[in-house]
Amino acid sequence: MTSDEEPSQHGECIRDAARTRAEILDVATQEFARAGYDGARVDEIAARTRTTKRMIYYYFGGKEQLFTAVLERAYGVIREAEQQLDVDHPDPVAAIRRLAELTFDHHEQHPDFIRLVSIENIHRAQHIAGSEKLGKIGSPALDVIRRILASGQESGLFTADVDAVDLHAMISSFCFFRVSNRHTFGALFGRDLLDRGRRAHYRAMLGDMVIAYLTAERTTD
Amino acid sequence: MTSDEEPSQHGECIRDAARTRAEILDVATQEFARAGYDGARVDEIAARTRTTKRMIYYYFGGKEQLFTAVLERAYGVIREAEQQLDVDHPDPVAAIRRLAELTFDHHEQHPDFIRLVSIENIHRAQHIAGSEKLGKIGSPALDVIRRILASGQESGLFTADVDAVDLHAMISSFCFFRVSNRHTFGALFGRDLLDRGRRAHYRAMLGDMVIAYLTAERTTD
Amino acid sequence: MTSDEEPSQHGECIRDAARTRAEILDVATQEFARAGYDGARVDEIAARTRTTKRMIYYYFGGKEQLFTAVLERAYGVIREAEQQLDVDHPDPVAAIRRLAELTFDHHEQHPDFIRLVSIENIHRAQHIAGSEKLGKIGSPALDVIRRILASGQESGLFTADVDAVDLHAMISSFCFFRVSNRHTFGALFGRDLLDRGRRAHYRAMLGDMVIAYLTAERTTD
Amino acid sequence: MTSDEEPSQHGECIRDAARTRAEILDVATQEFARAGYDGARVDEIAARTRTTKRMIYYYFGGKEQLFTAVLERAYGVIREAEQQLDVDHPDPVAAIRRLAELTFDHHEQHPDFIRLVSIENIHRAQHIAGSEKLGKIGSPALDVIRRILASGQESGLFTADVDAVDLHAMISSFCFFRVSNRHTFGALFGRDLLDRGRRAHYRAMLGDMVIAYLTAERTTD
DNA sequence: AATGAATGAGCGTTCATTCAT
DNA sequence: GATGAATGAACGCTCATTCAT
Repeated sequence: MTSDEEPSQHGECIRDAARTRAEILDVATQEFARAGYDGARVDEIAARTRTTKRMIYYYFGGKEQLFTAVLERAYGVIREAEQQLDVDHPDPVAAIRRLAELTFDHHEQHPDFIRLVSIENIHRAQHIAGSEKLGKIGSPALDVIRRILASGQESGLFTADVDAVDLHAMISSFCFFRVSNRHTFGALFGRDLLDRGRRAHYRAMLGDMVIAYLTAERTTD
Repeated sequence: MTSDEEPSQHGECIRDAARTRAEILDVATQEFARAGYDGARVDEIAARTRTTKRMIYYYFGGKEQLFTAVLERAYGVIREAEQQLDVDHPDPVAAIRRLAELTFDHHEQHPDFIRLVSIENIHRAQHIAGSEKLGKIGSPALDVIRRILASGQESGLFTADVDAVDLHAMISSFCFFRVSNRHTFGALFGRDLLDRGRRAHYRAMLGDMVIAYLTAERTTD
Repeated sequence: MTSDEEPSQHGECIRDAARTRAEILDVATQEFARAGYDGARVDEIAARTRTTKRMIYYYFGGKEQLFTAVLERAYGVIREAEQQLDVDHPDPVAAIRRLAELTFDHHEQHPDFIRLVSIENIHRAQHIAGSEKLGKIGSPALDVIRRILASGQESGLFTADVDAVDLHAMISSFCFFRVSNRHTFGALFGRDLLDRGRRAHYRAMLGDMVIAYLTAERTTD
Repeated sequence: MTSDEEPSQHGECIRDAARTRAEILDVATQEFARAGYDGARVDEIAARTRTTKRMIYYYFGGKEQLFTAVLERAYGVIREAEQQLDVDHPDPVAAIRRLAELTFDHHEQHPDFIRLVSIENIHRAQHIAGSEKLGKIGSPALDVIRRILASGQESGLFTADVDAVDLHAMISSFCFFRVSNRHTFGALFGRDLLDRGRRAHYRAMLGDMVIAYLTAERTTD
């Protein structure tokens, strides 16, 4: 009865609770990413889960809180991945290119996360604002940029006046736009920004852009 | 009945019809931009109009078609503005910087349009895909980029291998991200990308980035 | 087509609308009186109607407004009946006894109205407070009391210091209590206050009480 | 385990059980009186208690039984108070006035009890009917009335044909109505029956009414 | 005796849409 | 061409209760 195959009912329940919670979050992530906050249906999320709609309210409290939980977990996963960032390189130029490339890869690999962030922006980041967890989640990627930037500026390889947050915005904007605006861009200009054949091209383009910017002589003041 | 006080029913109607259509589109644009496609309420749009909900269905057919019409008009306005783009300058470097700056200004001035495009991307550009008008709307801005780029490459000022659509993506991504992701970026990094005090800084940063990229010696491939 | 048997579709609709509204009010009155505000079910009301639940919201807006409408109509019916009060009698004593008896009959004949008033008191008269109609509905019965009282006091038959509103409260309290507290009184004291056999007795008792009070010499000051 | 710090588990439990039961009843009384039977929330009752919702079911069985228990205790308290009634007076007239006044005071002091009784009447006294305790709770007040009435009738001060239960109904109806219908009466006639300034007036009015009735010469039948 | 976790059933309400002239 | 009246379907949510120890 308490063997490995049949663990104590109680243990089962606890493990099941965590598993059920995770399952709901998985399905909810997909559903919110698929249809947006208002387009997502609590019924649909429940239907694709082994539990009932009632359980969603039991575990999360409501649709709004469920979306916040989805966002919290998604950002958590992203930040965890960022913590694995390994861009150590003696040359700041090589290091920053590597960081840009990893950011590029990362966005490409998480289109649903990009969608969730777009959706959250449509809702003016109200869920992030209302979440304690997300307020203090920080950004390991930003720390990495800070380090490389300091090193490059110290050695005189990079122009001195660049700020880490701004550089992060610059890198992110390209990576984010490529995924988030893929559909309208494709429909309007007939070019799929996520086409596999152009992947290396855009990856290099991003690196070139960032390095050119960081190493260029400024003509403006 | 056809006196001055009571103009021809027909003429009135036609003029009224156009005005009513425009009024519905105005309100619908605000409402869709405010709340997203699914978050927008046909009732709310009707309530803020001098007509009834029934008229929305009479003129546009349904919520989906109304959103498409909103998108069509919004893109039309944007393209019209692009047609006014005046970046003529003998120096391609100055011209491209000017284009980037005007694009920057343009995004900043039309946050609702940015929201509509984000919303349309959440819906995988299905309304653009289903619209005849939007399929062939083209992009005057792209033509301008093409011209400047050709001039700059011919004169050897710009590196040869840059494509106009890609450069447009690069410029747009920064301008778009700054507006579209303002809320999450602000909530997460504590920096308002639309802060008036940092406006000139970001505007210059974009120009610097584009020019640095276009004029840099390539170290890769 | 516009004959008496088959009136114009439009006319039908309008008449139907009024009839449907009235039907909903009828059923809702029964259901609210049966189960109280919170115990009543919108679904149940709809089920016992020839229309759907949706129509209740279309016509009334919500459960709360429906209850208010039920109350408004119920009070309207009561006040209309009060307007028919015919207690004209040269003798104020006979007149006041007659008024008390009619009030007695009236309460007995409208147990559902008594229940609705009890329910509204449980809810602290919030629906009456929120209703414009009910605020200025007045009370013809009170006017009648006022008239008789003045006549009786003028002629010296009634003690001078009695107020119409207070006398109305005195008469109402007995009539109301007999119906509203029938169940607990019956369960606790084993006496059914609405027993047909005791009806005349209680009717006379009320009249005796009121007249005794009005004609007694006051020993207290 | 049975030390002073940790008293016998059993003793503790029993004492706690009684205390917990009483606490639940306190809160439930408030909640039922506040919102009615259907309006009351088991969750809300539990939340305002030091125990859990589960305990309510453990101790009482369900919402219905809890309401019955609330009613039983409320009537018990009332009957206990009635047992303290001290209206001994050689003069039956003074005694009955005193009884009326104490009944008046009593109703005024227990508005929540009045509400519970109103609520129970809305539910047709089904909980009283289903309770063994409440079936045989009796009414000390009634006994007092019986005694005074007999004395008054014997001495010829009171008219002979009055029944104790009826007189109790007469007194109660005025006292009960004043509290139970305070809200609708106030909203409709603009007079607060519980206004402190009119308290003495109504208290005297009740006594006058009862005595006038009991001492009047009957003109009917 | 005591309890935390779970839940089926049904709640009041709202949505985009169409009917019928 | 124009419209007020109506509506089916589904929405997010909450209720009193029980399961399983």
